[in-house]
Amino acid sequence: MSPKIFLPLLRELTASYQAFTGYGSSHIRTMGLTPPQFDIIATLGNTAGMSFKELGDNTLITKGTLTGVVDRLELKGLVQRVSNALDGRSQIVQLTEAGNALFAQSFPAHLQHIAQALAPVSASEMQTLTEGLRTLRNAFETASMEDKA
Amino acid sequence: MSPKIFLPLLRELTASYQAFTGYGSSHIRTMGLTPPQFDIIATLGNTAGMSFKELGDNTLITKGTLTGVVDRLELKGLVQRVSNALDGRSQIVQLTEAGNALFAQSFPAHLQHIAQALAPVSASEMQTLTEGLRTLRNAFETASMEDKA
DNA sequence: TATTGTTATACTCTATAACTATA
DNA sequence: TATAGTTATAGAGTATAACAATA
Repeated sequence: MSPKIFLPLLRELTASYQAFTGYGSSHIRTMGLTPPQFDIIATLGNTAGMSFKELGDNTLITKGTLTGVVDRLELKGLVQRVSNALDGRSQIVQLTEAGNALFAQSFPAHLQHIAQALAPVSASEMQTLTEGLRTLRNAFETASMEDKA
Repeated sequence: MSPKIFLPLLRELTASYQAFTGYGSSHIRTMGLTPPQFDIIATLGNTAGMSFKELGDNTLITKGTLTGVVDRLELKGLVQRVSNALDGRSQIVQLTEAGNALFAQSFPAHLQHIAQALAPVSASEMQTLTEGLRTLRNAFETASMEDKA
């Protein structure tokens, strides 16, 4: 496989991801959150909470970092730790009432903000793109596993 | 545009970008560089150097941060600052001999590492994907400009 | 012994704004 | 006045490893 073909792909992958996060993050900061913090709020929204382990798996934030991010969200009163009855080692992180209110108010607004940007892109184009990205992700994930093995 | 269609797209965009950076960054760290540092080395490779302004535009690192990143690369002896004869305010950043050697050795190796991961993906699939990503990026960039205006 | 989450260390990046020197 | 780069500040994320409690 020639770099002449995959370099433009990787450049576009990076550029479009950065365009997306750049567009989204200025909106996120108006809520007083950092992108990783919003990521956690969005992940916990509409759930009964989850352990640090699950939260880390869903957000790709490693456990050492996650403790700090959750600490800061707890200081803001948006999440709380409750002990896990099923496993004494484990803590469940869940949204507080204030966290739920923020989620309920900000998440739809965030989706609306994104929908506005994506209005010019057709649904079928998006579906094709989603499938292509899935193929790409699988290729990298498979190769990562082989690297470690 | 319904979130039911674009949420999976954004999830895949994020996941595939993270799969790519995760795959690449472990390789980058074996060279003793951070991803932003490698980004700069790769950007300066095969050029006669460029100003902080141009370097920032090409890497999306803001100027305040860029000073620090370049400082650390300069400490490692990989880049150097030279004054710009055409503009007394401006500094040119260019690879040193050691930086060029690192680039010449690491960049092809990095491409090779990526080519290996992408072997299962066909060239035509990549081209389709590249075009779709370009459409997506344009949508976000256009919307960002409208936000600011 | 393995796993969950915390703590500690040391570094790196980030946003932001004030500052200097040139233009 | 505007621009290029530096400096300063304060905060946040990162990798990594050692640790306590529990499984």
